[in-house]
Amino acid sequence: MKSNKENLYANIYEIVRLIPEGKVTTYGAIAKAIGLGSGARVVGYAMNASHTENVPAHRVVNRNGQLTGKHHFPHATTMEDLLKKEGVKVVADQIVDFEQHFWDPASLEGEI
DNA sequence: AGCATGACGATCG
DNA sequence: GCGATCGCCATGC
Repeated sequence: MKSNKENLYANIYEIVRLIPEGKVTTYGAIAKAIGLGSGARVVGYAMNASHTENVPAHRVVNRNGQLTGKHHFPHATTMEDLLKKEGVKVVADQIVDFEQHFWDPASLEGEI
């Protein structure tokens, strides 16, 4: 495996796309899943570029369960609206029972 | 080639 | 417990 940066972003997009409805994950978890380990910022940067892809970036939050990237959506309420629509309760830009809705991408790192 | 920035995370004070 | 700082990796100028 070389430094396939495209593959890197592709991995991120693929993992985010595989997030089940009503589930969420963190930037750090994705970063670790793709091998960056501590490249959570890179994941966030990838999300910023993911607007061109059909990626449910609204299911990705920071490790506190806060909707830190809500301002990057078409509407500031788009993110929490989509999450609520999928069954995830959001209060004060924060996911309720975050660990209950948390989904670990490592669960299918062997299925990709 | 070096500096600055970012949808983060962890540690230090 | 909270605020500030450093580290991490990739991108832009």
